[in-house]
Amino acid sequence: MQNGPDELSLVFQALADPTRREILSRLRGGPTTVGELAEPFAMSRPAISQHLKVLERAGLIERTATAQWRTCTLRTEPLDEASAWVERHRGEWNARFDLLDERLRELKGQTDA
Amino acid sequence: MQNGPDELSLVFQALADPTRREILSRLRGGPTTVGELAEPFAMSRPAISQHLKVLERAGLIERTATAQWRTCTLRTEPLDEASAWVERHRGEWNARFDLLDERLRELKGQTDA
DNA sequence: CAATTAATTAAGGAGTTGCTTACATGCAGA
DNA sequence: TCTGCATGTAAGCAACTCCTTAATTAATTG
Repeated sequence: MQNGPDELSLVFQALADPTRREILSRLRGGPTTVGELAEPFAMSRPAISQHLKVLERAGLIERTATAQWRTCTLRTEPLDEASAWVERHRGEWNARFDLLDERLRELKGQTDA
Repeated sequence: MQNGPDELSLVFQALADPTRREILSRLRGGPTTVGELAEPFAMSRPAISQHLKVLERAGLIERTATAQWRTCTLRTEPLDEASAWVERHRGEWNARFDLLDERLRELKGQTDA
């Protein structure tokens, strides 16, 4: 009965594995069954199941059962807090706008100069 | 001779601990010695030393020795990649690039539609 | 009902993490 | 040089991670 880690730690920990990141990336294409999800990995089904459990615990996916298939859906809300933390420590909301400026200047340059 | 985890995994893993996140937050106030850094934590010095090693391995801090003090400095570069990953999966990159496209189209004035 | 398919749970093992206490190192000043 | 302060390394331990294979649950179909 130990009280587990905080939410943010769970999210970062979930992201700290290439397989799990790849799973999340693949889920951007839309809800997917565990079988389809597991297909490209050189890893047993149970291993994937366990990765999904970690992602679920972090709130990054939702699993719904239809017949014998479990459909996994991406939930991005937990990433908001993670994003906020990282951006706060980068202190660079600006970088994005710098990029925008750069692209705009680039484009202008074609006509101006 | 095992090849360790990739950089991004190291960064997320480093962030997956509240003590380490707190250390990074404190370092935003400027370079700090290990002793000052350890002071607010209910944890032995070696424990802090080990957390610092994890942060250093992820490239998130730099340690320089001056006399008998080790000064820790925040390095935010590794957060760029982490940020990019998270933003890409929040779907916000898309929103921003949509905005960018819009602005570019506006500026060009001559593209299709 | 039995066989097949999809996925999870169970058990176990090698390696890692996060802490501890004890010891070592390295610099500074009396 | 001896003393003390700042820090790191070593060794040990409980808990957790990431994988495995074998057994289990649950729904579909013959």
